[in-house]
Amino acid sequence: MENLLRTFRDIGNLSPENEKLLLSTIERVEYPSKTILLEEGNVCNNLYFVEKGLIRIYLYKDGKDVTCWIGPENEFVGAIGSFFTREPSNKWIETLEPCVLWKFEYAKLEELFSSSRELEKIGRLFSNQGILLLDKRLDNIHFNTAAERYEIFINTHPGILQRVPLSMIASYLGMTQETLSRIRSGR
Amino acid sequence: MENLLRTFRDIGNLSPENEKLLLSTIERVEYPSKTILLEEGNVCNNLYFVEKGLIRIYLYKDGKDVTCWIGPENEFVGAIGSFFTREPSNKWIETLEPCVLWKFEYAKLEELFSSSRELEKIGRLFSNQGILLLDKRLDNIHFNTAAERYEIFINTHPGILQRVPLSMIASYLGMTQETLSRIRSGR
DNA sequence: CGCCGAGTTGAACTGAATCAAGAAACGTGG
DNA sequence: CCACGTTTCTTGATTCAGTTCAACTCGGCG
Repeated sequence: MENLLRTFRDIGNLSPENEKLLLSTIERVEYPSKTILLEEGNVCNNLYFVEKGLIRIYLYKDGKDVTCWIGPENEFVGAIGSFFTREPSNKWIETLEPCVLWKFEYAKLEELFSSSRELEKIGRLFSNQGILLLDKRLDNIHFNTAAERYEIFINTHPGILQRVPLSMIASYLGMTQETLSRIRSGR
Repeated sequence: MENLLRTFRDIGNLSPENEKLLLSTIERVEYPSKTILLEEGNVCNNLYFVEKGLIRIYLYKDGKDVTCWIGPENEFVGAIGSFFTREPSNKWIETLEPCVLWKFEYAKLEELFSSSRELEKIGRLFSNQGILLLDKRLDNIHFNTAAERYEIFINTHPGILQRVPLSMIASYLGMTQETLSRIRSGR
């Protein structure tokens, strides 16, 4: 929880009252490994902050499981496409490990941001952070080769390789499991 | 200008006073074709709304010109990575046609959003829209083949193919000019 | 006319996917 | 604590989508 608060404090000014307000709108939840948090076809109603564990977003493209996002400790995860549009998601979300999460419900989050000037601003800057994340990943996948993407991954997500099946990382990086295995072994 | 205002009105509530405030913070600028609006190494200080014309963002990867984004009429364009972090951009921005643009300066935009509760909210929802755009493009480039990406492009950007050199569209879609030429002719 | 940039087409090449076995690691029940 | 089946990872052979390199076409314009 300390890390969660720090994330917001780093973004903007968070007064003690607003901090309390924030904490009152979110819920601490625990799930065992391999729990489905969102099914395709449903609207994504929650954003999760990962306190402990690991979450994955994925979808089925031509019947194959493809990882869209991997969320380790201290990161926010959600099917943002559906979360913001309020339309059914084409993506699934699952836990890959036993998890402790902080759940941000859509309606409550909107209410939170609307409840004070300061929070509204934090919300805006929070979204800007999200834009930066996506922009970076977009550039990465647009311009870099499979080997470069792997290199960047192990640098930006140290330790995750050991915690997630290779196949999931491979599709996250836009390559097959075999290719990743070969890159990893130095061909 | 009407289209610009409509964009914001569609997002949230824009009172007449705030509308006036908004208009007073932006500047209408005109540039001839092939004008450089941002050079690599500089911080991107402006976001542009394209009233008329066409803007392109690009960078040099291994000495080659690669298009990152194409902004036609009624869209916002800027090197958001640099714009939000206030760090030097690795990207360039140029006009591809004579342009009429509305310039949103970083500091003024922040001031605008800070100047009222309503505008702060509009700013937040505006950023959320940006997230949606990036999320869509990320999925597109992550999961689809060259031919699929082309198909989606001509549907989402009708007419642009006729206005932009093929090489720029090709690199925007993550393929070579020759490949795009072949896809277009049906192999 | 003849040049020049933009687009097309062809042939050879290559990075990565696919298909197909194995090997290693893992977990569960006896 | 071992045995067995399942899942995960590696390795090899082949195929394929897309790149590279190079030549050629076309239309505009001095």
